[in-house]
Amino acid sequence: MQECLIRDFPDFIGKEVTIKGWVSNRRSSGRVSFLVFRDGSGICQVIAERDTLGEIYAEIKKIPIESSAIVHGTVVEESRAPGGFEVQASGIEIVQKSEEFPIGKKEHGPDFLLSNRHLWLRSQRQTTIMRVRDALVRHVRNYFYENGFTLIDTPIFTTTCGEDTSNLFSVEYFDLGKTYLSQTGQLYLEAAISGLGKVYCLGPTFRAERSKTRRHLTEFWMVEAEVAFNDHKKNLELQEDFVSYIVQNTLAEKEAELLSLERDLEPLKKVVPPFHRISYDEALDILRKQGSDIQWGADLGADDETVITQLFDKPVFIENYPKQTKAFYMKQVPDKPEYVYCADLLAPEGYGEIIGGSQREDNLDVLLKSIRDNNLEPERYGWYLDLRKYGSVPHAGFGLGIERTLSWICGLKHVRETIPFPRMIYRAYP
RNA sequence: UCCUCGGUAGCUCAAUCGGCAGAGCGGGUGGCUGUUAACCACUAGGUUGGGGGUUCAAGUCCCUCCCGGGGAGCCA
Repeated sequence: MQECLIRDFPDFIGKEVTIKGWVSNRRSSGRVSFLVFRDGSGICQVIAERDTLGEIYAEIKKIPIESSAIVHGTVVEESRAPGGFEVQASGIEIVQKSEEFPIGKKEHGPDFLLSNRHLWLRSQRQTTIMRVRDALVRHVRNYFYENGFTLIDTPIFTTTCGEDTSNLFSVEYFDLGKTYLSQTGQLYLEAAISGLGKVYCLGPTFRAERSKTRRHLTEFWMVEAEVAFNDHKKNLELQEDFVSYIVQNTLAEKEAELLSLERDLEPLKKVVPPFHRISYDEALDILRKQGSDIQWGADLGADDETVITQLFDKPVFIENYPKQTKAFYMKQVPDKPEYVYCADLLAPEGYGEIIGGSQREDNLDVLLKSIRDNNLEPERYGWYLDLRKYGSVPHAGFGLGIERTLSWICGLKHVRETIPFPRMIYRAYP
């Protein structure tokens, strides 16, 4: 009798095996019980018969859902069974008889599920999403590996910040006073390009925004890339190549999982270069023709983005925003200094912004002025300003939100299901 | 921070004009040899989020606080 995984059942048809896992569901009849059994690799059906199992059958017949058990039996192909296979049990050992499991067979509300996230994470839908997440992150890393990037892990505790201080979580740091949880690794990546040329980071990012929407978490994972000598145009080309790669590879690897999430795959198949590009000014024209009274200089709102994404069937870049709406480090367009070389990438089907990127200001004096104009303290940016003193070069980069991208790929309504333990404004438990 | 919706059994929800607080799932007991959110019978289970008020009478109306969902702003 050989221990094996449910995933490998095709190689064990007709053989005696041992599987270890949990009872996802149970249906009992008089002398036969059907257990839906999960072992972390897949699901199958276990047939437990009174005449075969003897004394323990009385307990198996009433075994609570989510009890853990070790099952010995013969693997049989069975189209009616969940997973396509069943195990005719010759013996079952109960590892632990579960207490009444809070999450039942009926639907539950978000409050209850989020409070029980540690248990919800076992459900088939949630494990499916986690498997797609695993694939997505792996393809992200593969892309950068295959394209000559070096991974640079940027710090979580920081004293310099990329945007403005209002969105930072602060932490007491020994005798040094306040440090902040990182809201971007970009500034550190900019330091790394001078030694490594093409770099990326992938890690948690923290934003103390009091946002309560399906697109926001206070702790999320972001992948950021930075490339020396890339200008704005090359930056966009890199982004569309990257996004197409991760979408197509994840789709190819996890097609069955996405279908089980009831994702329509056709829109994803269209995600190939080139993506649409429109300028901020063109976006304003489009919005005004639709009746908006948006003024030049205002950032695009969520409704505005929705209007624009509905015009396109694949991701769309909105580039060259007014300088006043964007972060201090973005490079001004030489002959139009009121604009900066930047772009947001909006995902289709109403998913909205998944990337923010820009060419960075590489001139020391211009950058210093921009820091002052944004009411930031130049003293805090000493090391960052150094980068413009010692062999400064044109460079550009971007950051992509893993959860927003995964939410789009899976076709989910909310990013909270895309991360194992979501952190939101009113939730830091479990 | 603002707007909006909600809080009734362990869970999901119902309760008409203010008039006996209910169902399904889950739990318990029993039945059933192929189930598919299995099914059938019986059964237990309630400070209707907290506090205050109006009323003969409040889950329902009013005030207030707490908790959560969705959205705005901001962002990935």
